[in-house]
Parts: sequence; structure tokens; C-alpha cells
Amino acid sequence: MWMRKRKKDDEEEQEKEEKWDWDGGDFGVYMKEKERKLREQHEADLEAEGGESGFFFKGVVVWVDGFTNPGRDELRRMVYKGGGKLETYFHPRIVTHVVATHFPKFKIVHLQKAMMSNQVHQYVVTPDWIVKSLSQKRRLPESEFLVPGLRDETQSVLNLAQRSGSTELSAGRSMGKTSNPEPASVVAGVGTDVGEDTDPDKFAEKLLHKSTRENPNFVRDYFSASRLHFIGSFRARYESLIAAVAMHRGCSASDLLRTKGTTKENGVMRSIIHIDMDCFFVSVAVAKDPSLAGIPLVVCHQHGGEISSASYEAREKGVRAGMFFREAVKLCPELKIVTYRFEDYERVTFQIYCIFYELSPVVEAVSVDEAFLDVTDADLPQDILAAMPELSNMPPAERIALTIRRRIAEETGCPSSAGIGANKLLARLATKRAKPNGQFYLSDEEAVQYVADLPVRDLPGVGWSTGGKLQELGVERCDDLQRRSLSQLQALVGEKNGESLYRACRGQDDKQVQPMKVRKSLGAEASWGVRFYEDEGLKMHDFVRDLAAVVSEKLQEARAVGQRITIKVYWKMKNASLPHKTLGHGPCDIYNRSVKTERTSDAKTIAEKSIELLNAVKIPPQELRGLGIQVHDLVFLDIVDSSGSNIARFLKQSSTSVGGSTASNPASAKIPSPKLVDSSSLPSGWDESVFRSLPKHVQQEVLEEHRQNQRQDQRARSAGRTSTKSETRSENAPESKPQKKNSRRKPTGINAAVRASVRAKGCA
DNA sequence: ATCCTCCCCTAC
DNA sequence: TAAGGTAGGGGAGGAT
Ligand SMILES: Nc1ccn([C@H]2C[C@H](O)[C@@H](COP(=O)(O)OP(=O)(O)OP(=O)(O)O)O2)c(=O)n1
Ligand SMILES: [Mg+2]
Ligand SMILES: [Mg+2]
Repeated sequence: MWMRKRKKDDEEEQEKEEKWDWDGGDFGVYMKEKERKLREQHEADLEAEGGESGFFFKGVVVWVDGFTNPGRDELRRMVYKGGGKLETYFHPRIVTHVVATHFPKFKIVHLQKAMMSNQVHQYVVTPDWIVKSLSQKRRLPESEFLVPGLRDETQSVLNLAQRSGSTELSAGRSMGKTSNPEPASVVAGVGTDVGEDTDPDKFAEKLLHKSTRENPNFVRDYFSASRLHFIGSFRARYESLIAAVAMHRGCSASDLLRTKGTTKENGVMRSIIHIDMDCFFVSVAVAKDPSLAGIPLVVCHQHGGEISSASYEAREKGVRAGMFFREAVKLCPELKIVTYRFEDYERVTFQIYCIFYELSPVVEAVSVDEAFLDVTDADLPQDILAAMPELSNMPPAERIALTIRRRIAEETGCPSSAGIGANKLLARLATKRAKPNGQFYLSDEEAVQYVADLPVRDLPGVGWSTGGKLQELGVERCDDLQRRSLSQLQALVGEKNGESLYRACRGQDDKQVQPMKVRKSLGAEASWGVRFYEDEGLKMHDFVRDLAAVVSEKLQEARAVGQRITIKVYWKMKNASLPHKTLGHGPCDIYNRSVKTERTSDAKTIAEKSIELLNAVKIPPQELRGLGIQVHDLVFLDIVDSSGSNIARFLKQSSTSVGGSTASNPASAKIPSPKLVDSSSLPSGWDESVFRSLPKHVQQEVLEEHRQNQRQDQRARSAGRTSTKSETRSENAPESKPQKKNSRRKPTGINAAVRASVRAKGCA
């Protein structure tokens, strides 16, 4: 059976549900608490270091943005040595120096502006400033270490700031860019010899230099050109984005995350806005080159391939994201292509989030072009209202949405749409109706009837598979769904999903708008361009090492270590037909293998474990079509004592003491949770509620550690789980079945024409 | 019952 | 620049 993960249906708004809650703790408080603990810890560390080697960093407070080399921990040590400090979260009144190696261009341009108008008071330097200063034991001039983009443009900005009040930026240059259309990156829609059943491997040959077979820098090159990597990494970048927004607004990162969304409880009607950019990637291109406006246009790679985003003119012809260009051009012969501009998308994302945070007290990031805002208790500020008398008769949520959309259009040149409703579901459904370039309020009274008329596939969470199952039951629209009993739905899709469906088709949803979530896992994978020869086992291992290095960087950036490593192996199926996509993975069996490890974020360790797992799969190199490495059971290091995180020690002291925080145990959150372990079985002196709030695997670990400590009853040992032996089933099981992707039979009878049809949308 | 592990599904 | 990533919710089914 052909393996496809992408569906051709029109793309839907997503709904990300947050099950997990800390019972009252909010992220803002969490961050504040972490900051406080960190400061205490720094002081302790400083003492422990036994004397610094100077005071040349006196008054210096560093914040590290993203991944750096040397790493954050190393930089922290160095800064301490010089008598300075390092903060974990950006705060404009505390931080004096931002340290970064990769600083996106948009931030640089933005910073220049902000610095000139005296709004930013931080130096933005490379790690070298710290390294070299320390080695010379004196504070070297920052101006020589400004991050590359700033170096040329605004030398020693901070010194200039006084005389520059309103000085225009040096003529043209980077700023001029925004007004100049780019040199045509547009390609005529006449793909070379598309449409023919050309042997994909003919093309593949030409492309081999980009594959693992011939490109030693494959992993990085691939990721930097992959749109799915770009949108998939959004969450990982979000903390850094928040810091940039905070810098822009002159507040701290935790200020932005402090307020949690309202709940349904008090009976007050909630007001939720869902806002999403119209054909985001396309719009960014059109904003840059207005001559592209109004034509059928898609974003994808130069030679076709998969479409990332389609203009609304293209959609009228049935063109959709996820289609191959060669299919799309059959529907729309005059279709034009623009190529990717990831830096620009990143800049626009930054701009729209600045606006969200300015006009809404609660923001939940959904993606690179989309967010939920809880504006139940909000309205526009007086000055805006005064300047816009035409808004005075509009309900607050609607005028907030309108103002945000206008601001987005002004500042980015891109259209957006917004939906407003009493819950996230209705807001999201309203957005769909509002597009393009409109907004729509879906009132509670209309909600049930409105939802009843929708195809079930429009409900967030109902995708290709669930939609097919429902159709087999004869369920097409939500009113069909409304007639099914709860238990019937649960029998079909399971208990929780059944209940969600049952409620969703009635327009009900009580999930909160959540400012921030704690990551539970992280990883990297590539399943394109993976090709090795039979005798290239060693090269294959290099590939694993490259992926492991990426994963390691992500761990460091997240300030976490992991305790479980999982690999995912794409193994070309026997007699697999050629991949549909050039150099794609084609039909594959997928094998997952995982091991527990000591806590680690180290690239070598991750590579070694992954290679062991891969070897256990015994795949001939020439049949490998993709590989992923994931890390689970994360422990966050923010608050861990630097010696190496002994959680038992943390538990032993009161709840205010030091410990690691894990995904389900934000440090210092005290969570009464259902009894898991009889308190009498806990070692005396342990804080029971803290213990219970730990995830299972940490509880186990802690108990194990305690037992060992008792046995040897000697000094504390380095933490980490000890030999609980090869725990994974997959390791023990001689043969575990490969996962078959989409082994489910494709739902029959879905009418392609229906799927492709575009519903006419009204705009507000 | 509840937990644990390995998937499947979904969204962007 | 032909680049099918990333992460979470949660179900199935065996272990405890
Ligand atoms: N299959 C997909 C879906 C999305 N994207 C990228 C390109 C989109 O521009 C961006 C945002 O996704 P949306 O679902 O919001 O789609 P658009 O913004 O393009 O269109 P719409 O107006 O429907 O929101 O993510 C992608 O690369 N591939
Ligand atoms: Mg969009
Ligand atoms: Mg979107």
C-alpha cells in the first residue's frame, strides 16, 4: 500500500489541546520563581568557585540567546569568574549584555532601530567577547564583538545613543530593502517537463549531490531548506521569540507569560480571538513584491515539488498546500512559483507577535502565523479608542481584532483573518469562515446551527483517518454527528476523543488559552535525501552523528538533559515502487527503538546510543530511507545544582530547596495529586506532595537512588539512573513488529471533487 | 484500576 | 532552493 502522510484535503486550522496543567501555577510565576532561585544559586556557585579571578565583569549581566559555542554553562562560569552574572530570562532592567552567535537578520535590523531611538540598552555581542575578556582578564570593548550585522552598521551603538535621538538610519542599506522589490525570484509556471510520468530517479540522479550519499553537510543543508523543519521548529524558537518581543516592549519575558486565560467556570461569557495570516508564505512574498498580487501563486522550491502555501487565486482552481506542483499546474496552467524566504517569515512572525502582545493580555502561540488571544477582560487602550471614533460602537473583542489586523497590514503588508467566539473552537471555526482578509464573530446563539452545517472534516482533530471512519458510518456533516450517542463515538475513536468529538460537533469546548507549555520531548529527523551504498555503513554512522549533534544542540538550547533516546528508522519496503517525491523516502516500514540512558545532552553519547539502536535494527545501509532521534524524559537544568542534580537531595529539603524541574514538575509548583505511593513508604523528611508531583519515571529513579544511597550509605553519588538493565521491551523482544505507516485502508468513497471544491467565503 | 510502552493521528 | 519536520494527545494492549 502506498505510504502517504500528506493528505490532499484542504488544510485546516489546528487545535492544540493542553491537557496538562499545574493546578494553579502559571508560567509567569514559574519563570519568576526560577529567576529567583537562579540568582540564589549563582551566589552560591560564586562562593563555591572559591574566588573569582577578577572584577572586570563587575556590573555585567549576561543573557544568552539561543545556542552558542561555547555553551551557556561554560559562558556562565566565565562570566562569574570575572565578577559578573548570567540571567536565564531576559529582563531589560537587569540584563546589560545579550550574547548570541546566530542572530537572525530581522532582529538585527530591528535592534538597530530600537537602539537608535534609545529603547534598547543592551549590548549584543558574540561569546568571544566573554572568552577573550576572560583570557586577558579585562573587559574588552564591546564594539569589537558586536554580532556581525550590527558590527558594520551601528558601531558601539550604546555610545552613539545619546546623540542620535531621531537620526534616520544610514541611508538605504538594510532598511531600504523593505521598499525595494526583490529581484525576481518568480519562476514561470511552466515546469520543465512536468506532467509526464518521468522516472523520478532520473531526476534523483541529478539531485544526488544533495543527498547523504554525496553531501557531507547534508543534515544542515537539508534543514535549512526544509519548510517543514522551519514550521516544525517554531515552538523550539518560541522562547527566543518571546525574549525578542520583551526586548522590543521593554518588559521581561515572564511579564508576557504571566496571565493565564480565563476559564468557563464563573459563568461569564468568554471572548476568544483566533487570528491567522492569510496564505502566510505567499503573502510575505507579495508584500515584498506587490506586482505578484492578485495572481495564482504558490510557494515551493524552484523546480516544483510540494506546495507550501497557495494564494487564494490559486485556491479557486483547486490548488492546495501539500499538493505537488506538477499536479497543481494541471489544475491551473498559469500558476506561478515564488521560492522560500525563511528569514522574512521569521521577521513577520516577530512583528505579529509584538502586536498580539501589545493588544492582548493573554497570547497562546499556535504556529508561525497563528495565535489564540483571550480578550475576555480586555479592550483597546483609551488613546487608540480616542483616535478611532468609528470603533466606538463595536464590541471590544471585535475592535481589538480589527485593530490588530490593521496593524499587521500596516507593519507587514500582509492580510490576516480573525475569528471571535466564546471558546477556542468557535473562534477557530469563525476564522475559517472569515478568510481571506476578514473577521467573523460566531455568537453562542448561532453556534450550534452553524457547526451543524459544517462537514465533519472542518472540526479540528478530525483528519484524514477519523474523517474516513466517520464517512463509513454515513456521517458527513456535524449534524449527523450530533445525532450519534456519546458511547457510539467513543467506540469509534476512543474514550477521550469520542467525548471531544461529541462536544465539538455542538460547538462546545472549555479549554483555556495557555500562555506557554513545557516541552516533554525533542528530536530531529530526516527522511528525504537519505541514500547510502551497501558498503557505506560508516558513512551512515556519520549521518547518525550529525543528527545527534542537532539533537544535542536543541537540548542545550532548552537547558535540558534527557533520559530516554528513541530512534525511528525508515526502512524501504521490499519491492517498493519509486518514491513519488524525488529523493523521498517512498513506501517504508518504520521501526522505533528506544533505551533509557543516564541524563545527557551530549552529542557523543546520543550518537553512540543511537548507533547501537540502529545496529540492533540491522538495516542494510542501502535500504535506509530516513532516520530520527528523539529524546524523552527531559529534566530541565535551570534549577539543578551544578554538581549534577540529585533530586533526592532536593526532596529531602523543604519545597523551597533546589532541584531539577521536569515537564510535569515545574520546579517549586506544589501539586496535590492522587495518591500514587503511600506516604508511609516515603523516606522520612521527604516532601510527599513534591514527590507525588514528579512524573513516574522520576519517582522511580528517586526511590532507586535513595535505596542505593542507603545501601552504600556513603557520600552522595553522581545522579542518573543506575543499571536497571536494558529496560526497553524493544531491546529484549527478539522481533518487534514494524509500524506500518497508514496501514489503515484508505477510506473509500471520499469524493475528490467535494474535497477539492472551494467553499465561497464571506468576508466581514 | 492504573501504569507503561509502542504506536497512530493530527496540526502547522 | 526539486529538501516527506516536529511535538503532543491519546488509544491498544500487556504488565503490575
Ligand atoms: N501543508 C503545509 C501547511 C502549511 N505550511 C506553511 C505554509 C503556510 O503559509 C504556513 C501557515 O499555514 P496555514 O495553515 O495557516 O496556511 P496559510 O497561511 O498558507 O493559508 P490560510 O490562509 O488558509 O491560513 O505554514 C506548509 O508549509 N505546508
Ligand atoms: Mg495562515
Ligand atoms: Mg496557520
